Amino acid sequence: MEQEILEARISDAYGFIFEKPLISQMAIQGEYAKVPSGFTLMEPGETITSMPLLLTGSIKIMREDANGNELLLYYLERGDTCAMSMNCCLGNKKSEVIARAEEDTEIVRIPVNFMKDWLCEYDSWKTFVFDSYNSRLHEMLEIIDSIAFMNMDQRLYKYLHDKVKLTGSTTIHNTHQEIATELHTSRVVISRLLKKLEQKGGIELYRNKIEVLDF
DNA sequence: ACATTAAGTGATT
DNA sequence: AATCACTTAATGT
Repeated sequence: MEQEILEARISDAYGFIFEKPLISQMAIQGEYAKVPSGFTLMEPGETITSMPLLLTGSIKIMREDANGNELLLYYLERGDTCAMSMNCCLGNKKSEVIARAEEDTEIVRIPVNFMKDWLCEYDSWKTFVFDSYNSRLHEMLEIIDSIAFMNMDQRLYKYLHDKVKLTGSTTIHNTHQEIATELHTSRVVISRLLKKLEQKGGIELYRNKIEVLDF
């Protein structure tokens, strides 16, 4: 992709956060990549050499247990970056999570050495990195809370809520089984909780589809 | 019409 | 909340 175009694209998503010179640097040093829906960007054990800045689309960050079961941690959207990859970059550590594109996604990869240099050079970058850390840490704590106290109904509610916000649509195209997998529970439990929500009038249930009414 | 897959339900742990 | 066993409903061939 042309450098000027890339710079404009980065500016669209990050113009409010970063100063011009930094965005120019990003366009020069960063590597544009198009990631198709369902593509796995990163798996546990892989060494990370760059951190992604999301331009469009969304990426799921998940934890995996010994049996290959997945647990959704959080989503990355336009304007986000992955706190895990920052962590790995700075400490030269390996990934402990899975990152998979939820839809067709565009990213800019920033190589490790630049991300370090910019911490000293650009105040906005430092703020961005620390803010990202902070908000992800918060999200992780929420996950811990909900798992520790087994509040499956609250977790499901949050899941639906997040999904509506993420997609900008009140129609969720997922099977109960898919939701169950992401929340690391059984399909039966999800079906029952969804049914309860439907009876309360918050949602309508169809095959492969959930219509969210009351939010 | 038949097979497959998604969703609903009661009972049990 | 999880699991099992079974039913019902929707969809594809």
